[in-house]
Amino acid sequence: MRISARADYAVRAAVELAAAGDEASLKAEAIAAAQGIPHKFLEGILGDLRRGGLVVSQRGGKGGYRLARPADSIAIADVIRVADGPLVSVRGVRPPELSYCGPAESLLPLWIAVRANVRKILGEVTLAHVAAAKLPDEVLSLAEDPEAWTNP
Amino acid sequence: MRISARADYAVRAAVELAAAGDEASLKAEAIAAAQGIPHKFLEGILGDLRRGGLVVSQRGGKGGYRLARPADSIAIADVIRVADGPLVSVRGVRPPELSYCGPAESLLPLWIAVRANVRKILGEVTLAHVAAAKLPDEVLSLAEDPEAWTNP
DNA sequence: TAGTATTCCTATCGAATTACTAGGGAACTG
DNA sequence: CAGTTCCCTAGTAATTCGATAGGAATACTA
Repeated sequence: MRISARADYAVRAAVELAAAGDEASLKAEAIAAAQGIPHKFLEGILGDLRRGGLVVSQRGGKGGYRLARPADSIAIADVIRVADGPLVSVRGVRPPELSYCGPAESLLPLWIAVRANVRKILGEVTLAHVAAAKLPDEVLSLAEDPEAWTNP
Repeated sequence: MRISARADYAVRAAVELAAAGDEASLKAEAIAAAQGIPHKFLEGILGDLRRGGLVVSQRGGKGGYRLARPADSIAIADVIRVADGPLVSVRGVRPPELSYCGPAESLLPLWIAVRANVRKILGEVTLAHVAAAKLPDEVLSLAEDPEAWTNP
């Protein structure tokens, strides 16, 4: 269960924009330097965010990128979907489109349950939450369990 | 957030073995046909499960694969880890090994919370649960919500 | 108003990983 | 020994990650 580089970079760039304020604009190169992201790769990702309507861009000497909506109205899940496709997929297809046969039939509701649990977190947490380092209590209590940090 | 073909195939093969009974053995070709998995690809996956100690194999005319432990002692998470590496990874590395800087710092506890929520499901559900089509109540109640089946 | 610097935007290329295929060698059964 | 089955190595197509080069649009300056 893997979160791609695209998704991680997209979220970090969006958080950086959120931290700069809803009306400030940042240059791609500045975001890349602040977060250690390959800057030409980041430009492609920012293009996806623009086509997805999450950011607006401006060319020229005083150009850059800024959020298209307030940071507390953009969920992490929104950013991932625009930059990287479906939030959770099995073999590249969304869980409801899967078909299992024989004794594996119960895998379908299992993946649905996993997706629901992921959505519950990534659909609730917004860019504003992360940028202000104030995650919702429900999420914090999950992350505070020491067992959640052990490796396997 | 993507579940690879390896992981999906590995779980389906293990479930098929669980459904056959703890002491019965199945041939790779039979599992491949039952689940529609490319059989040479499946052989590589079964090799990983064997090296990981989850199944035992036998060559020759009456050979095949069978589970190395009772089906109710093998969690779905165990199968995925052996066949496909860490249960959840960001850019190929496990969440505790990530390092974020600046306003993105709260992403680390966020991924930890996501992983904890995924573990809670895949670490609790066993091959026996899936093979018998009797998922734990906690999981079923997540999957029964009609909203969990809608697409974005 | 012309020129220049800055920035976004597109297209292409190589390395690495994923998904899958092919063929032959090793071990077990009857 | 002969037939079956697992087991190992190598090789191919597609995707992802990341780098590079140049073109198009905008803003500042003289």
